[in-house]
Amino acid sequence: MNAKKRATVADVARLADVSMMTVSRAINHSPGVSEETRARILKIAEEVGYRPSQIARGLATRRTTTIGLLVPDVSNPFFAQIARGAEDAAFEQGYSLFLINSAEDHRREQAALDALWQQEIDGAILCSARLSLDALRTYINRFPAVVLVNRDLYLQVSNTDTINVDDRQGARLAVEHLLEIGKRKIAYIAGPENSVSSERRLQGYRSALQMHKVLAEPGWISHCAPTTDGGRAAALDLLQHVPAIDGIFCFNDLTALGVLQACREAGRSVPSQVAVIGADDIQMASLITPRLTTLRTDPHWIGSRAISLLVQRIHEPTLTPQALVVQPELILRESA
Amino acid sequence: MNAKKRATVADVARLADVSMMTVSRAINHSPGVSEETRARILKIAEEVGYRPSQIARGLATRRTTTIGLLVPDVSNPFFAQIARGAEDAAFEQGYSLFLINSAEDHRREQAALDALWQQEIDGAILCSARLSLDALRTYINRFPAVVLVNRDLYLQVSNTDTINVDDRQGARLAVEHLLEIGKRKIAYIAGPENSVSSERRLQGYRSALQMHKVLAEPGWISHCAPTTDGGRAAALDLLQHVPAIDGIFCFNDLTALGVLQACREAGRSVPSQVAVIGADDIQMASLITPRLTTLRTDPHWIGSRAISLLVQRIHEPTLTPQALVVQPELILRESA
DNA sequence: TTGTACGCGTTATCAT
DNA sequence: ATGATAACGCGTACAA
Repeated sequence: MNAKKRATVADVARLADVSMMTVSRAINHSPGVSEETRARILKIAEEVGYRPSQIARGLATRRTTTIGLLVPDVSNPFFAQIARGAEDAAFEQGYSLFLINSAEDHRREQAALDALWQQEIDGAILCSARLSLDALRTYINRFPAVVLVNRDLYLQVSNTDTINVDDRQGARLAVEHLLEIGKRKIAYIAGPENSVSSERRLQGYRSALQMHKVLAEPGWISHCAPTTDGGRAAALDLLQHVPAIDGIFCFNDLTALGVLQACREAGRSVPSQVAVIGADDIQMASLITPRLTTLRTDPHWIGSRAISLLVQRIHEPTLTPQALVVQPELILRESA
Repeated sequence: MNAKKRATVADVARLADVSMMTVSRAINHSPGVSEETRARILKIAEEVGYRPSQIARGLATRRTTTIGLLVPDVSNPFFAQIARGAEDAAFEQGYSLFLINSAEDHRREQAALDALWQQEIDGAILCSARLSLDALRTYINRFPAVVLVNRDLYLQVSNTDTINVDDRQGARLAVEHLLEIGKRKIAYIAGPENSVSSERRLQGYRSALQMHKVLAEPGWISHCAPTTDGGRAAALDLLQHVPAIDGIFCFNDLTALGVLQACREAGRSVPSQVAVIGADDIQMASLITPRLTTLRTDPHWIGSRAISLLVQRIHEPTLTPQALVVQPELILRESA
């Protein structure tokens, strides 16, 4: 009873008394079949519950209608939204999505990309890839089409579009706001060491301080895991060693939440003593007390747009590569 | 330059001057190859960067090393954690994960399951499936192995394990706590109409009230989308039409956050005027003010356990079906 | 409009 | 221990 066999083209062909090719044409709505035989075949296919095997089809056509999505961590709301946006769009276009978490780990990221390669995906969306430029290029060349999110190649690659948040400008906006409200000892809790976004924001942070003739001290910058706990630990440490800190710009909202927690524990009131700004504008940002001032980007849009870029390129590989840049918007709330 | 062809067994076989079968055996660490030829073959395979095509392998073996994960919405932190747990475990076991969002929509859920079927997945994890029992059974029979999360079949199916949160007991705990702290007009904001979890919690809610001789009025129960906005709207409505409400048990933490928002807007203090309890214990629950009292379950564990059940069954289909039940724990914080 | 032969990359089966 | 051949289910190329 558990021995259910799938119906195949051969089965349908036999039942409809035509060749397998006619069935194939009918199923794929290819020309060269009379409307009446097509209708008859589709009816029979329906009756026996026939569905083409994507595996067999993939082997024959070298296209699998699958797309790989690599994110550092789906349980980060920002990437969860990207995943949702991507899956929505992929589903609509008839693609299935492989989800992979790099877990901020080079080796796992690499192994995961190998796995996607073996699955012969039609394209990949790589978010905040941590691989070295060389390794990344190697992998990119293995995929028919790629969209890079928050990562640059510094060189146009024929099969690769990019979507980048303008982190530098975002950081500038955030730090300038902190300066405008009178803060001067402004720290940057920078997230993971090897993050491209983190590095870009560092540049924006530095340039904003420089413009306002504020001398940034090395002790103001501290790296941490891109999580609430990471932010909390980093802030606790920071507030202890550099008690004069009066403003903190954070790698993302998750770390900012940890920073708020740390401020509470250290008895610093926000924003009067220490102003805090996050990044991403995850839902939590507007629900927490104090409501978090942050840089907004629209991750659902990014995911969905990434898919449409990818699908376009899959169907038309010669399109000129796009480099989309998304401007973050500073959302003023209570924390700064 | 973009015409990179994958190396195949045939390529490796030619270079190693052996047959394709020997290569296959070497790659798969199957017996029947001398250690020295195996080493030679693996070395050559490494050099030419050979990776077996899962597509071709899938066609030959009828196993794809892929697993489908269906969730209502990955951007819900509870399911994001399940996804993370599942992907972690799947990766470790050498499986790739298809992610699908049902978006609370029957038709999309069905279409998505069809897609997974066409991809010939080795197994599926179905979370909070909304399909009718009949439809669900049909789909389950198409997959080699299934794990159902938060859904019952009321009948043991040979290829299906289940993991269920004891929602009834959870609701009882929550409502009893509300009664203990003196609340009497206790509402249930119940989430989606057709949710199995919602229905089970309703039973627990009713039984707790009954035990304490409290007569639940129909107006105390209200359905809504399982989101913050849904919870907010439902609570606003509830507080207006039944102003006497002094306790609210919520479908999940997201709706509870909305309820807290509504209380603020309606000028009701929490918990003194209205006590609020959520469910899931997402991270936000402990970060919001007031910190949310909620029912904790461990979604990462659920996802990871689901994979291990599935993989076991894939390798050993005759194992007797498991029905895991997870007891939620009431976490007392500030909101109730 | 319809059909035949072959190949996609791999493994299973049955040799040797 | 190793190899030859067929098969998995489908689409492409060409033929009728």
